[in-house]
Amino acid sequence: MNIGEVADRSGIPPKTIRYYEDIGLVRPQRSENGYRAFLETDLHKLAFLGRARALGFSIEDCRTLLGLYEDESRESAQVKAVAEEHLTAIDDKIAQLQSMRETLSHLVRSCHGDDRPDCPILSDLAGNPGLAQGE
Amino acid sequence: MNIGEVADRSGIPPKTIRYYEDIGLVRPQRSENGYRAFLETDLHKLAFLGRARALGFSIEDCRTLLGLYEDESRESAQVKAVAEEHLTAIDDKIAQLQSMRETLSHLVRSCHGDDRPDCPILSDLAGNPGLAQGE
DNA sequence: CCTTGAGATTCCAGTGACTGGAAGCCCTAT
DNA sequence: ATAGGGCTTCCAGTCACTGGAATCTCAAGG
Repeated sequence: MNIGEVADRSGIPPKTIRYYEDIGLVRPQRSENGYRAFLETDLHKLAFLGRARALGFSIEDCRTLLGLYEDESRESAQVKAVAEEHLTAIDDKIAQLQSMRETLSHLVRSCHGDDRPDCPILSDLAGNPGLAQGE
Repeated sequence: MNIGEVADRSGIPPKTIRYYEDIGLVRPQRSENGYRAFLETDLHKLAFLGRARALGFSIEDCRTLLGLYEDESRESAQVKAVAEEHLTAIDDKIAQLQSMRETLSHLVRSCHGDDRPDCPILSDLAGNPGLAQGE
């Protein structure tokens, strides 16, 4: 299988597949003409990577998970630990974004948004807090 | 004012302040000894940048906002437009993270996490969906 | 006057995870 | 023979810093 077909079937762009090879996540063989020759197992790995990345796992987490996947003597606790840590990181990020969202939406609501220059958003950024409506 | 004092008072590290000068966000004067000489207005700008960055605005958004802040003839609608666009981007990101969180937390809950190798998290990543408990 | 240490300077490189582009080889079809 | 599409490599850019090295400046102490 050439890289194009693997890209189509895995949903991962050729560029990214080459990058994954660069960093050692997949190791396709080579044909005589120098083209990468992917086996079904490579395709499988790439699809695995695609799903793991879609869940937001870092490349290093993906490397770990792939290693565990291929390790018959793994303990599911190891997998769970990686996943739980990532889940915590996601929760932290959501909380941070929601806090931003909160502040920002207050500011947006308090700005009349017309042709006049005065603007509570800029006032807040300039260090005059709490001038938004209702506060 | 030297960079150290500005860093302390604005909460922005010296490295970052130098970087902001590199990309033209601040333009401090120079003393005879070659040190950057910050005025109160520079400090003010940096504090503005710090707050805007804390709300997640990109550097380019910050540049725009700073420009509007200094433009007496701005229309608040311009500021509001930038903020609303950013708010939408934040909402999108939150939604994406929550979707990940949803899937991942299901998977984590369904993994017993002991010393046995079988693991629904890996099964799912390997392309066998919906084997998590309750599905 | 000399030294020491803190703080300032510049420049280069690395982060994460790709992505774009250029130059050139390979293969098939016409 | 040529045209095209796909493949190869390598270099550079993204975003917003951050770390580190080598060097310079300044104030204080011996």
